[in-house]
Amino acid sequence: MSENSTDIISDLSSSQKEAVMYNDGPSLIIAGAGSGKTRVLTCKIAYLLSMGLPPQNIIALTFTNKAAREMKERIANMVGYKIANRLSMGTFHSVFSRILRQEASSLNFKSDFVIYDTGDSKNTIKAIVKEMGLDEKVYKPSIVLSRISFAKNSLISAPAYYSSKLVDNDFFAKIPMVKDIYSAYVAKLKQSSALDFDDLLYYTNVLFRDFPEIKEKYQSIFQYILVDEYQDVNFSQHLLVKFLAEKHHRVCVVGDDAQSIYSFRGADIENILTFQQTYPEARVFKLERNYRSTQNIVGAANSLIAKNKNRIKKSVFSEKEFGSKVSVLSAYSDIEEGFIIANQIIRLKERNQYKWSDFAVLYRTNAQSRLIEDAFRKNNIPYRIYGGVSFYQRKEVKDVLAYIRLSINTDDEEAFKRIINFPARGIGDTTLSKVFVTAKEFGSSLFDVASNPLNFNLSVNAGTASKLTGFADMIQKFVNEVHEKDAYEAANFIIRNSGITTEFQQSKTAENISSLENIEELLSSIFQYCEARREEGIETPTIIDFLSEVSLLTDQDVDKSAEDERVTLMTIHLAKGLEFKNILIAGVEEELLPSIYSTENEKSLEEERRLFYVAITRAEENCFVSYSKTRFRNGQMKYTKSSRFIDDIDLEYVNLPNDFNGKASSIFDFSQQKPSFFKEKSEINTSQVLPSYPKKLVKLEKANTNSTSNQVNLQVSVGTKIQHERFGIGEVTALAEAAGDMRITVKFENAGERVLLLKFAKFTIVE
DNA sequence: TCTAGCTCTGTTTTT
DNA sequence: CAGAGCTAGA
Repeated sequence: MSENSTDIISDLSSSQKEAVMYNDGPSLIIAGAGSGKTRVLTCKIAYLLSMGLPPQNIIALTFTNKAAREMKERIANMVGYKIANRLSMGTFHSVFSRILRQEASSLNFKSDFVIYDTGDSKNTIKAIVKEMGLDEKVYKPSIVLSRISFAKNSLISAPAYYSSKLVDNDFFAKIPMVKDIYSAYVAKLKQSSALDFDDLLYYTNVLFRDFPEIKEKYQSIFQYILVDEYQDVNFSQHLLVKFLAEKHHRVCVVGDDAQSIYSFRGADIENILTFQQTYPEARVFKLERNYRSTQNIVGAANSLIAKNKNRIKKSVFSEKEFGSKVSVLSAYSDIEEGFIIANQIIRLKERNQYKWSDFAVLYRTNAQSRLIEDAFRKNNIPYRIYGGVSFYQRKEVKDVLAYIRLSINTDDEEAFKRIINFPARGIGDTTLSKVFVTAKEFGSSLFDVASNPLNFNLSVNAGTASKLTGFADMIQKFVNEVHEKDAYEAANFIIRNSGITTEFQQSKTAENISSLENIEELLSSIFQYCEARREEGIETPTIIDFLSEVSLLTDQDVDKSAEDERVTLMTIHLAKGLEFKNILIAGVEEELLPSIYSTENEKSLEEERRLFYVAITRAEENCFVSYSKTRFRNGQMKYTKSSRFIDDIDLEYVNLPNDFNGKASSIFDFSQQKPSFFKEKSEINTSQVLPSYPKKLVKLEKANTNSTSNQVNLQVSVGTKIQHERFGIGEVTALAEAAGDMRITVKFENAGERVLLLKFAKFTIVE
């Protein structure tokens, strides 16, 4: 499989080649939308390998697990899995969390610290605010957390916060106590042996700053550093890259300032704009040819982004055909908008023989998806929603994970609070607050108090005390499992013995069934995790390892079958990095895109414009932009206006509807306009417009589409050909009994040999 | 201690 | 409109 360096670069354009081959010093690759950025990155890594750099000396940092996985996959195709698996490749958060676990003792951490997600962090803050007797309406967890997060990403510690200018900001915002909440929050996380997302970066910075010998160790391991999506790094991440590159300066960052859309998470476009100041000897490469989209789409996007002042000048161009203009569609109501989008998709699909999966509908806010879903269901359009309530955010999944978390780390207060009385054990608020007070008084964990209420003089009656110890004893049993068994067995034990499944089995409501299925799905993913680790030579992958990874996963990372024939629905943010033949952007209205919160200052307005730019540039062939004249918001119908961003697009690239009410309409020659729009509307059966589906259906969608293959299990034998949801076509090569289930070995055409648990594996029999 | 039903309120994007 | 928080009653 190994290729030599000339093979690797033979298919690249000359500017891509240049960027790939320059590796003597720092480089900045400005990669326009659709310019083959990932290709350059993967080829560069393969090229470095072919020049003799060992894989373990290369580190590649991305923002999503998905991006990392895809890149690894592509590199594996060039150099083989053995080598690709030894690359240090992953998100900032995952790579640095691994380093922190490794070096935990230096920082006085336990190496099996838990990672708090945003929800855990908010709950912690909420509890602190309550405890401090502050007004919960003024000190809202989301606001306080974003302040703390900003501080951490700027590397301002809790003590340093008191003398920073952030205190003044808080004072003017009438939330002067944030500084004290920050201190209490840090203490609370310490007490819980927990790190939040920002801590993973923050403490790695502390580690490199305070322990030069550790820094040097990693500097010499990571001899070449690559960073994807550099426009999205925050100060903390920027500094980490700088630390690692300090010695050898062999760092290559790739990004597009025009696609910076994560400033709300601390991303600072300045980091890419000033890269050359950080590394004066840096070489800059620009990839300006767009291989993805038609000339009209590129033209429309260019004319839009040209309205932004703060950007690196570049001229993205396409040499594909002109294609169709960007079409603007207007609707009278948000409900109708959904139907117009549905109709547009149906028509285009029939006319051009597209597949459902050639379409994606993008929107600014998750809430917009509902009406589009309604329209899709009425028109029998299969779809898949990404984002929204993510799998790992579902209550039952979080509950199970909380049991696992507490079993790994009994200090974890958020996990404790979550499950102490779920399923109900008669331990209510009264008892719980007594436990809180006592724990605080003794400086012990909640779990310690619950384990031995009498020793702590907890003022509860004997019945309550035995309820507490009953819970603690159960967890103690889990603790043993967690350290002795592999991840799947431990998780299975915990799930069966925690009472969670019994709780959901009590009544067979649709919700309970869905919950049970999600728990099974989680268990299945734990099993698959074990198998993947075994392939890498780890004999007993523990649940501790699993948890450390799963905490950093998001819904995008839940494997979905690639060849799935469905329309994609997602937010524009989620769509970054993806491409579809046809893109439909919904709700392109004032106060939605740009959002109502971003119209006040130029900086955030420019970010919203970049967001629209990202949306348009996802399209390969056709791009539709829709807006509605009225929209339900907060339960009230509001009149809305088309977005100013539509006006930003040059008229030569766009088709506006006859009734367009934006600025452009006044200078637009209506005689040029095709009367296409009214035809569409007449196709809509208005009697169907009102959505009448029960709301629950939305939530159950996932459960209903799960293709559990239990019915066909009995027919599987050696030689059976199957079509797996993720791995594609494969042939069964072996069967074996395994803990009340069958374990099958399957040789896949494209995914190698894999062991699957029959109960969980999602496949259909081909022959 | 639990739950059903009421009122209130707030609205973005997510590693 | 939907989710959170609160209250009354079981």
